[in-house]
Amino acid sequence: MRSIKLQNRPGTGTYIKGQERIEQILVAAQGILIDKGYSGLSMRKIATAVGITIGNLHYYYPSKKDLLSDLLDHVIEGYLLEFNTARAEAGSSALDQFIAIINFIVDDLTTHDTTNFFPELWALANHDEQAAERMHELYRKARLDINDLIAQINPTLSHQQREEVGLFISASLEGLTPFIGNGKPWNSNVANIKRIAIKSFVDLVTDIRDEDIASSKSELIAACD
Amino acid sequence: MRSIKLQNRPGTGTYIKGQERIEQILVAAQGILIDKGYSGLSMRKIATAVGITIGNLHYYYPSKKDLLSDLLDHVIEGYLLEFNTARAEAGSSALDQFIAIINFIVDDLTTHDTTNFFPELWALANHDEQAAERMHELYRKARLDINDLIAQINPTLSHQQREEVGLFISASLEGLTPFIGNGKPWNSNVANIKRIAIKSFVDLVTDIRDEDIASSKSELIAACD
Amino acid sequence: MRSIKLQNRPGTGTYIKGQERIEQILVAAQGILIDKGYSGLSMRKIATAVGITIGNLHYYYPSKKDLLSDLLDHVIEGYLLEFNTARAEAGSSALDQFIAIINFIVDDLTTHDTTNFFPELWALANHDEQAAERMHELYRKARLDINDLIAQINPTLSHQQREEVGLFISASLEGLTPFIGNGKPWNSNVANIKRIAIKSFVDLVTDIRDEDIASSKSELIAACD
Amino acid sequence: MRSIKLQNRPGTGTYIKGQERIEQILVAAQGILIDKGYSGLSMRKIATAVGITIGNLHYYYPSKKDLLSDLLDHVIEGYLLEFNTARAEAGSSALDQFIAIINFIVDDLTTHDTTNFFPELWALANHDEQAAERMHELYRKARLDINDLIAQINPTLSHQQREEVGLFISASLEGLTPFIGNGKPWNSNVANIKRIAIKSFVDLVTDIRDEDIASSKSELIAACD
DNA sequence: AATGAATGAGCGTTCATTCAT
DNA sequence: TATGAATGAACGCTCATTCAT
Repeated sequence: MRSIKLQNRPGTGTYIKGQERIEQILVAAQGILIDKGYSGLSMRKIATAVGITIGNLHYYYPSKKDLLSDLLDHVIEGYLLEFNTARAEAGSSALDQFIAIINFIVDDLTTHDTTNFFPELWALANHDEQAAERMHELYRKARLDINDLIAQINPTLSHQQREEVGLFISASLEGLTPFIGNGKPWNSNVANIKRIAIKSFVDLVTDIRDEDIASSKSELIAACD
Repeated sequence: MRSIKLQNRPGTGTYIKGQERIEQILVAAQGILIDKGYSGLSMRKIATAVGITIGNLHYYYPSKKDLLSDLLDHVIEGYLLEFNTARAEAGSSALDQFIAIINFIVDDLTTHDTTNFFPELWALANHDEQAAERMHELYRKARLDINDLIAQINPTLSHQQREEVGLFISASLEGLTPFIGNGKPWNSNVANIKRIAIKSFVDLVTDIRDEDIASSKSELIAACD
Repeated sequence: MRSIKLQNRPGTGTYIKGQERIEQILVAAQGILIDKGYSGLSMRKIATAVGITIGNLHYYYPSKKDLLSDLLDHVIEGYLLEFNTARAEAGSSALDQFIAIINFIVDDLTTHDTTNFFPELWALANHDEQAAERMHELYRKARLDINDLIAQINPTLSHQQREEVGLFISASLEGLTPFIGNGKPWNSNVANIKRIAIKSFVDLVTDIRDEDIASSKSELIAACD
Repeated sequence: MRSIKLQNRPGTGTYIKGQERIEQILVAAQGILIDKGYSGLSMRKIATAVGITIGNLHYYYPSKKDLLSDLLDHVIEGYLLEFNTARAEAGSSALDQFIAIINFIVDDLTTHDTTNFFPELWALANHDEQAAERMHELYRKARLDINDLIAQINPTLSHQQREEVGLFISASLEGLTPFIGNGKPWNSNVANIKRIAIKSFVDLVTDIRDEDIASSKSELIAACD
């Protein structure tokens, strides 16, 4: 998990020094969020980590909410950048690229930063609308590639069906984080779990037919009443 | 998601009044944790919600850590109870029971409480050893049934392979929470996602062979150098 | 430093069990006062140390003040008992007994309990009238023997002069506590300091004449105006 | 007893306003410590006395320990300053200066502030390593002058003997505090006690010989076994 | 772009005390 | 005698935020 791109409050970050400060702030904030969790993330700790005063931190980010918003963007943008790089580097066949993406996601999710960042994001999304939006935007973008590849591998699926299969695969992979992630009990089984995931998802994408997903006729009729 | 069982500080909860207070405290704490997240959970808010003083709350739980520990046990025990009931009520064939468990998990995960509680638990487990232990103990118990059914459906799998497949299925289902859970963007697609999950997992459990998981021969040879 | 004698609230301590409880309470309280200082002495800690509830502790001592009062008596009585024993065991000549008392005081003041208890008492006496009374009563009793011996060694001294010399000697010895007491920097020099003290005090008591103390005539005349 | 010198947390006290605040804080803290004792000294009371919020007080002193540390330095530095001034103002002969110092110490110890501050320091030193270090450093510095004068008055004493005599005299004078100090029962006898002290210490310093302190030959022989 | 100073609310925790049982 | 339950105040400390400089 890496991160780039700098947003901030209008009027700040105009000079090079300001740009660097914002980068320092976001890196520090990300580190604290990952290490201590959201409940341990405070403006004070961020300022101390950067080596500036709280007053100065509030100059860049008038409120903690603003900082969090920027932090989320920062981390997410970095993640998407890596994600896209990963696909570009994969083989030329759709299936190879599909497998490459699964590999990338699992490898990434076992890094210390990703293992610790994403659960915070999921929890945050339950209580912070802003975080929820950022999170769903991230996954929507990440599924773009997956859905595209699914379409190539199995062209019989309708748009909705493809999207639902893509969501299932993406969500399933995310779900592995608290179990096979960095420092987790099943971390040493990552290689085998990855094989299971690839087999399972490749079979799913290859085999699935409309009838497997679509509501049965009787259900449809019932729904029409 | 429901919850029973009452632990507490030795010396408290001996009378009915105390037992009821502890129940009130845990219910209130659970509600706040679900509504506001861990960063919004404070002893003061819990006391206010129950209608007692902070001093009195600390009489039952000398520290927040103690309260959290009990809260986790309380919620988890309740969850496991429901889980076991669900399997007992399912059909007699192993495959039917397997499908019933998937159904139960997906249905449960779309309730307001589960959607909001578990991400907090995953995040907490990253920074609190106590929470991590409780969480993994919960999932270990929950996988007991799943693994047992996998063994019946596909007896060719070794112990380890069965456990890894069980973990993959369990984790995948959990991963759906932030996407199809209560109030989440894909919540209206639950029925279809559930069908995809069932088809995918049934196929996986039925089809999978040792060769799909075990390290390939070339990998083994490489590892021997 | 040891301690006996049990007082308490009227109505309590009537049975043997109650007497024992009071003894346990005072022993525990003394230990905490010595270990943690007065600022670390609380009803809760005492109750926990004894293994009873705070409610029960308040049955014996309705308020912390009551307990402290009893504690002071308890410790002081024990101290005086030892003090008297010490003199009784000393030789028969007045000078030998005088030296024996100095020896006893210095030896006692280097024990862990005395080193840690008395400074608490002196500090307490500055803010608690009750403690002040107890403290001065203790020293008044302790000086009784000293003054008596001074009178025997040097019969020329007037009553007041004898008392002032006795006070000076007693106070000087107490003053050694924070310097040569248990664990203090000069603790290893106790033997030499003791010799200095004995020489100094024996010379003082032997040599001193009225003129050394009494206000000069001019002062007396000035005071008469 | 007076006090000067200002330390504080790095980053604070840079402006005049901050410097004044720190002075106000230390003066208020000293006053409360003297009036109520250490058990009555709280950050809240200090903040209230100064007329600022607790948050602001913690801005200057992140922890109570930090404040206490600074307070001790503050008071001790002031004391040493006065002490040195006192000797400088005394007569030219060693004996005159020696007597002047005794006079100064006794006079100082009968002031309200000294009578109430030092017993707190002695008690504190028993439970707080930091306080112990500060206290012993103070007395070490205070004995420097005394030891120097003893050397001039009685050049026959070895280094160690001189130090032990100096310690005895210094400690003896301190010990008078709880008895002849401000508001104490023997306070009206200060003049006489002072004469006894001067006679006693002058005789001691003048007369004492190595043989009075050094372990007797028989003891040395016994120790060699 | 940055600092030092300040606020007011809230945090987890401990306190002495009361009281029904 | 003893317990369990409760109060209300105070404890040391951290928080996000503001603002003059």
